[in-house]
Parts: sequence; C-alpha cells; structure tokens
Amino acid sequence: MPELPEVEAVRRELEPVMSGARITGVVLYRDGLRRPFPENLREELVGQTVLSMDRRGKYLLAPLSSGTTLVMHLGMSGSFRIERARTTARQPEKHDHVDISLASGSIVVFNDPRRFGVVDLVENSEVGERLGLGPEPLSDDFNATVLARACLRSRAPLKSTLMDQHVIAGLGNIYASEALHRARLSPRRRASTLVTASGRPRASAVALADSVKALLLEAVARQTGHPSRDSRFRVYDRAGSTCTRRGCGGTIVRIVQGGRSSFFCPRCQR
DNA sequence: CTTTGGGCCTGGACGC
DNA sequence: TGCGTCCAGGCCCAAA
Repeated sequence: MPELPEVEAVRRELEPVMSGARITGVVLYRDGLRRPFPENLREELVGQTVLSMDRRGKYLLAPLSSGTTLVMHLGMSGSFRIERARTTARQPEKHDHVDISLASGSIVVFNDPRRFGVVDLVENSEVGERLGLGPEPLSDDFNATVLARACLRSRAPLKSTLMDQHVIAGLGNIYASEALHRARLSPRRRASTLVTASGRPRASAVALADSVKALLLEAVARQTGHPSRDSRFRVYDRAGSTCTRRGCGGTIVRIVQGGRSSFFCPRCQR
C-alpha cells in the first residue's frame, strides 16, 4: 500500500546511501517480479554511479552515469533494507529479490513478498513516456485547473479519477478516499460535475486540489523523523465508525468502486 | 476512444 | 490445530 508519502519516505532513506554511490555488484535471486528483469540488468548496473535518487509518483528513479535510469516500484509489499557487506556472502531473507552492492560497503536489498514490484532499466529520454504519469500533486504542475481539465473528459466517478495515475501521480486507494473526505466530496460523484460547461474548475475542484495537496503534505511530513505512531486515517478502513468531522456525526461506510473499496461519510461528503 | 474487470501474488483474517 | 477461502492493493492488459 505504499502511496506517494510512503514512497517519498523510502526515497529519503535511500538517498544518502545511493546518491553518488558506485555500484560494485548486483545479485538477482529470481528473474523478475511483476515483469521479468531486463536481460542485462546486472551488467548495466555494475560499474555505474548513481547520480541521484528521485521519485515520480510512486516510482523511485535512480539515474545512472550511463544515461539510463534504474526504475523501481514497491508494488503492494515492496521494501528496501540496507545492510553492511561482510566477508562472507550475504544470506538472503525470505522474499529478498535483488541486492545492490555499493562501493561504500552498503548493500541495498529489495524485498517484496507479493512481487508486484518493478525493477527496470529505462533510457533517460524514455522515462517520462514509459511511466505515463500525470503531474506531481505537490508541484505547481497540479492545480484545480489541471484537475478540471482531466475531469472534463472523464465520466468516471471522482474516486477513480483520483486514482488514475495519468491524472495525478501518486494517489492510491487510501489517500484517494482521504482526499475526498477532506474536500467533502462523495467518491461516487461524477468527475465532470467539478467543471463548468466551459471547462473551468468549480469551487469543488479547487477544494479537491487543495485537499490533495494538504493531505499529502501532512502525510509526507509525518513520514519523516520518528515512525508515524498513529497515522490514523479519517475514513479509510473505518466503516461503521463516526465521522471525525466536527459537528458531522455521520457514520463512515464502505462501498466498492471498480473492484476497490472506498470509504466515505455519506453525511458530509456530497 | 473510454471504461470495466480479471490476473498477478502472498500473508493474514476468518470459518469450520 | 489445520485446513480452505477470501480479501487487500498497484498496475497492466484484454474485453466490452
């Protein structure tokens, strides 16, 4: 369930270890995850220097000195662990799939029980096209006008629109529900109702864009530093409990949209 | 073209 | 205690 804030936390963990590091070894414990690893993954990585550790939506990007970018995705259950090289070969733990050894003596280990993750190599010039992502929600590239434009040509319910990575990069099932609650909008509502006939954002579109930004900003801030002790969600997985909005008193319900569960308060979300 | 639904995969929660 | 079943979710792709 790593969404943008969780992936950003991982990026910040990896950055001091990976950025500027030279890759001295790669061990693959299987031939792929959600899709096969590139044939030449090991050869392409060994000897390269990692120029930086970036994030785009839910993807982690490590551009290399070769002009190729190491593209990684955590899928549902992916995680990274950093170990120190020892004199004997590292014993992999269950669901360890890739080791990346660095000249510093650190080993970055990719572990992913469900194997929905991705480890891939993409030419720098093709990364954007390959990922096919909409704007970063925390950048100026994303705003009510951009959101409205996407809503205009979509008759889908708002929840699906928010989860569409071509519309906004980085929201998943949890933060989509949370953003809608924050904006007081029903996940069932048609995306097109946020837009005027001339394609301009209504107040609801402004509210939703603002909510997405505020929500993610808070979540990212919470990720850093100490483990989020209680990053409780307002609606996600809270069916049956009372809405936390002041003076609302509604009851959170769960519905299914596009095969995914959505949670919302029918009382204050319209 | 858009939109929907199934499949991938495992661990954990549940029922018997 | 040990089965079986179902569900969770991100993303891709086939089908409608």
